[in-house]
Amino acid sequence: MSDRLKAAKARFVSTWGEMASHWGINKTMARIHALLIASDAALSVDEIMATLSISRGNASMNLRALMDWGLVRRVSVGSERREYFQSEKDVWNMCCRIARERKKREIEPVIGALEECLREAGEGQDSAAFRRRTKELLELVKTLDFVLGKVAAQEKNAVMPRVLTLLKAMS
Amino acid sequence: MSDRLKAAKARFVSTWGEMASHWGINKTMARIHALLIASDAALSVDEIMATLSISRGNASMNLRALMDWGLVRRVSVGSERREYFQSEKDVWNMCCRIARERKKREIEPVIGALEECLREAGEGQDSAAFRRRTKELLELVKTLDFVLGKVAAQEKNAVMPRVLTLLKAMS
DNA sequence: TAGTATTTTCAGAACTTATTGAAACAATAG
DNA sequence: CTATTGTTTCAATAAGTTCTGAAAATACTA
Repeated sequence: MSDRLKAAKARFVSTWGEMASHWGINKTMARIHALLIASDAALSVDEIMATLSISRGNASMNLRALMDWGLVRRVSVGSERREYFQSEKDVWNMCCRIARERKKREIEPVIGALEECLREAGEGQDSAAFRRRTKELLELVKTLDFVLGKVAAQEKNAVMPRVLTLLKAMS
Repeated sequence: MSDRLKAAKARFVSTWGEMASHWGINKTMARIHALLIASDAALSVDEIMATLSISRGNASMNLRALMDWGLVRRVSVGSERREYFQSEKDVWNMCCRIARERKKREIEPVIGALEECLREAGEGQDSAAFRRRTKELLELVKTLDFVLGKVAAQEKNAVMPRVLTLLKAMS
């Protein structure tokens, strides 16, 4: 691989890691993901460890997390005992997996908690303003939930690209 | 204020803080924001400190950050010397401010970095696959940038609610 | 079965980020 | 001007998170 390409891939990996840490995602997890996206072939744990200078334990834990997110899968290469990893390469599928997980892990619990707030606040006059604002916020979060749901289902029904086309046309 | 309402507001504040920390936002900043959203009246720094059990410095820094995000503003109450704070109460405006800031701070720099990756990778045959995937990812990030731009501009043109209506109709 | 290769786990270390508290600063009133 | 009230800043430190490395577990081979 040329030095230029190596440098470009290194920049890619570090950009992805930097971005992820602004969005509440472990930087190393994102760097591994980026490395696998940038790599044509599947990589072994040892290659990942060497390229990113991380320990075996760290690599193992973050690969597990990436598999839990559905972004990376294990593959066997030939008759080798060792396991290799490769990323989902289609960016839309990637996006939809992320949407599905974040919806499930982070949006749905908030909807539940806000509904509990409303229940807890009761019916009294003194809580009217609070209830109104909580309801508005709940609506907003439900909208986000709805949109993420659409993105998550995108593998099947491809509604999102159509909506985006429309949105662009409305500019 | 009734105990029920107090409990409901406390749950609201802690839910918002919890959610924020999953999205790369300082938990205390989110708790202050939630407290101001939940409160009918503007609050003084001392009230915020007391309610959330945080130090003056912490409160001051996070209020400053909230003002930088355009989510909270300073208000004067009567002839008092002390300053009070209140949040933007309209959830759509709130949403659009957040979209604007995150676009500017976190999406635009990534677009620049990915374009730099493409430049750095050069034209050679060996980087063809990497360039193709980087371009796809860049497209995706640009789409997100575009959508956030639409949300950010929403105060003026209200395109988003129409798109959402449409999206719901497509279900 | 024992032996070897590989992966996972987890307690403690290293690192990162958030918070405190006190000093410096600003604004106002007497 | 000086005292008073309130705000901001920032070095020190606390809290939280991630990472390491070695031990335990697992999987395969012969």
